[in-house]
Amino acid sequence: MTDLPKTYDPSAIEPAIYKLWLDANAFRANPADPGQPYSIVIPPPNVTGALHLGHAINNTLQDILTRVARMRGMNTLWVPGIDHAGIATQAVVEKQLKEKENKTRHDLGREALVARIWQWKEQYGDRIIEQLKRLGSSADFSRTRFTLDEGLARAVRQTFFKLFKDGLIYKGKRLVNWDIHLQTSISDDEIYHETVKTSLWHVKYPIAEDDLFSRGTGASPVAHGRGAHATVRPTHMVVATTRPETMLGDTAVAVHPDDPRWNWAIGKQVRLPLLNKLIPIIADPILVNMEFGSGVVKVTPAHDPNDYAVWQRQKGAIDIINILTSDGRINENGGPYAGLKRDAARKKVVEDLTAQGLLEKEEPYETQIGHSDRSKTAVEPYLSDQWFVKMAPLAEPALEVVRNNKIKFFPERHAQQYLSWLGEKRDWPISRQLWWGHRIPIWTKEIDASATAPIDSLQSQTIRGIQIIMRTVIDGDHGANYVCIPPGHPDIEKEFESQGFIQDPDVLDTWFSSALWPHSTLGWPDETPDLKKWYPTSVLVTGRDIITLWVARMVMTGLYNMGDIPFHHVAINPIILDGKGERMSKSKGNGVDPVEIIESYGADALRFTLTQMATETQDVRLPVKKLPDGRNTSDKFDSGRNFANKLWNASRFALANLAEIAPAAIDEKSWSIPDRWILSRLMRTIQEADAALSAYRFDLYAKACYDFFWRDLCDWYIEAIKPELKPGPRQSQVASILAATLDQALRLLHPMIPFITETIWGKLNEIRPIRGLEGRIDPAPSELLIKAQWPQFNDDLTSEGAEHVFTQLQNLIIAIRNIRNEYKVDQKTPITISISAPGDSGRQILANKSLIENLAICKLVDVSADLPAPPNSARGAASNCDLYAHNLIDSATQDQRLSKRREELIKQRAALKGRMTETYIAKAPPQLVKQTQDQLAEIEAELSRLS
RNA sequence: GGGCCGUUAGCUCAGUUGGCCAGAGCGCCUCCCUUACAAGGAGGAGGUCAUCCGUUCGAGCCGGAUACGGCCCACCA
Repeated sequence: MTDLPKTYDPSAIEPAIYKLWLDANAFRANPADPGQPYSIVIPPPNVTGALHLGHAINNTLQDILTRVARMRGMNTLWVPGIDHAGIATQAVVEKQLKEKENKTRHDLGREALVARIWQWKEQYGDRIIEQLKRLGSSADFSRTRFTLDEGLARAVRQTFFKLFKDGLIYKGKRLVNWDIHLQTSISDDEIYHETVKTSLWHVKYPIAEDDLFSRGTGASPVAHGRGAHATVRPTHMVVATTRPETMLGDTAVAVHPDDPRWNWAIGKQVRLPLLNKLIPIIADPILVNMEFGSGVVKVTPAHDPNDYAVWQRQKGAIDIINILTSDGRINENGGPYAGLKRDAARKKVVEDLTAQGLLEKEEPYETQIGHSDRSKTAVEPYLSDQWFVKMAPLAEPALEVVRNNKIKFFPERHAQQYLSWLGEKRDWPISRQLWWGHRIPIWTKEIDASATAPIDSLQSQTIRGIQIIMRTVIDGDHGANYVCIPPGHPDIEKEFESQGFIQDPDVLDTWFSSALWPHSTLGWPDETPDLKKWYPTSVLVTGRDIITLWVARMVMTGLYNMGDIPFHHVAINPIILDGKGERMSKSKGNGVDPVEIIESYGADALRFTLTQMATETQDVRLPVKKLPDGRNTSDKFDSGRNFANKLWNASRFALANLAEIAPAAIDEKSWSIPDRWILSRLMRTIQEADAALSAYRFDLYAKACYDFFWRDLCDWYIEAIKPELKPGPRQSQVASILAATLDQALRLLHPMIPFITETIWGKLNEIRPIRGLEGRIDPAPSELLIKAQWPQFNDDLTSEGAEHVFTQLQNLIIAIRNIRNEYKVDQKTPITISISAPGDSGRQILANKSLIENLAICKLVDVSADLPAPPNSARGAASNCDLYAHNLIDSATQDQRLSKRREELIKQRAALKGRMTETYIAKAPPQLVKQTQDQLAEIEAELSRLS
């Protein structure tokens, strides 16, 4: 069976073709194979969810690059994988546990919960891999990795150990973002802000009586303007707050040192309402903005990042008091409020303040409140012990490689975000109070610190030839030994445990393991052949939202562990929004499921449309349509499906003809203008595709292919040669050119639409196994297109002359068709045409007479210079020619056409005349001036002919 | 508040270093179920390139400002 089915049905070909590739081991990479290395590591999708359109575009682009590289004969590897996504995944499973069994993680215990998450992972991880395969991904699935697999675990521990040894990991009390619901700290990057309507409460803090001996009558502070002298001093200070319950943890109030209203009070005290204790009035020019409100700020170091900074700046001057428990209740430091949840405490505090007359006013207020991305609850700044990575020594080299262009971003502007984020060098909090993740490889034992001066020392020890690192920290009344053990030595771990050391219960931030992805997936810390062959990787394709979280950290760890960059290029793909410009999400209900698109349009259509959309802008919109069954789709995918359908049908036509025609020797001298034109266009398209791909301009690659295949090959070349494919002198030549052109087009298109091109390729191989143009296009035969050679540009086949002449012929044909349409002549009836054309043009027209007659459905009778208009003829114009369609006169249509044309010409003439100023003639390039003059002359000539 | 991006045909987007009547797809109008394709073919309508100012012989493109929209970061108690 050599014929393609009459109808293009993607679902009928895609599974079989994918199997064909798998059976041929086409995705399998071998470091021992020849060829320059080319490698990509996938941005591992979170195991929490199914792939969405964002993944679809990201992976389509990676697959294009991978397939092109493979066709270019490079030794190509695309590493697939999945991210364990610590918080997100544990949250999902815990939620399920709660809903289905009404249990918490504590009911289950650590081991059982982790086991359950693994089960969950097996199920959903497979689904993601299946989705990648549906998409046509040619990743080497034998190398599929998971950020929590054994290899990664070793890489993580090795990296942690190295960092610890180098003194780059430390434990510190820090104000972290606390997710009360999940009971873990989260990084700044896992927070989104939401505008919340709340109140601004103005609370009176009485100034301590002892400090008021010099005051006069108790006037309101409002009565004091700037520079008013404090002969009359207020009895209290008013602070405004959106979180009145935190006043239980206030350890000071602050004023600006230059504020004449208050600077007299610095060093005195206020009485903290409700808890009835004295706290100092301090000066802090950074915290306090004199222009804002009363100029007095309450300071709650344990529950506000800014206040925490004050505490750090003024260490020793003020206390820090934590008033919350890890589940968001007031703790014992909150006196009578202990045990209340934060909302209840707020209510009670406000009531009590009101009762005591200390609430000056409450006004409505809108503010931004940080929420946890995972639990969607308001995060609490919370003081706790956390592990940190020192960023400065890691960030500096990572900045340098981007500054000096060793790593290049596409588009370039995205480097800015990378540079500015890394430039801040803020230490990275890496511990998470979770169970799902890489457990921190530190064993701790408290030590008696009462009689010792502060110590912070790092010692290396060797146990049975294995180096371990111990850090001893004694700070005031706390002391501990921290031991970090390298991977693979459970015996040593046991030994320390038997001595009373306990492993840290926390796990590492998910990004810690994904930061190692490029080298860890290739085998690090072992020096594997993969690592040697494919590190650094060629390009990272990702979205701009994780440039900081992920890209920057991969560069840091790559340089730190490998001493080399993880990738040469970073290609940022656009984010897909819905028609209203909003990000797609499940909760908004505007998401489009790629698998549903594959089911109704085919993977190739999905891929083609997404490739077209991969422009340089940061976002692209995809208008979403709701189907009656509730699913989302988009008309945008029509364009991909239509193109695939066109390719299918044109190929059917070509195959049907080629089956009848025996190949013959190439005779270039017999080639027509259309022959030379289509080959020239093919070469230009190869050039354009290469340029677009090396600039990661996937949209331009798609457009170049689309225009060539549909507009040039189908609309013009195939139509032009149809008569010649019948038995005759040119039959074998045009057949060879058609075969070669289709061959090359399939190669060009394959990376983008692999299924359909591979299907057609198979049939073409059966019908016409040899289809080059000897000495001009000499592709090596290949059973599978996925392994075929990428098209080569050959300048010998470009022809400006043929392109110029063919363009003129196209214009002429379009002009004749236009007359036919305007005069409503039936498509089947040829019209009679005479052309008045100057010598050169006339000769070309006569040489291509039958082409024009066929494509414009006409009969050419007279072609000569200065031909007078035949009687009763409709007229048209193309380039420097006048056309006459015999016996078509219809005075109304004719007048309309002529006056329209005249208007156009007059408008153009005015524009050109306006350009021809003295300065233009003097300053513009002479060729341009001449061009303008020529155009003007042509317009004048045509105008005179029209009058 | 700092930074980035966008504003071109009804919709979604191209427009490479400033220089041919500013392009594509979808939608719209007319005609055609022609022997590869109606998921198609032929032709057509539709744009003062957000606004203003500047540089230039010449600006969608370069510079400045404004307006509107989007995103990132930091956030005023």
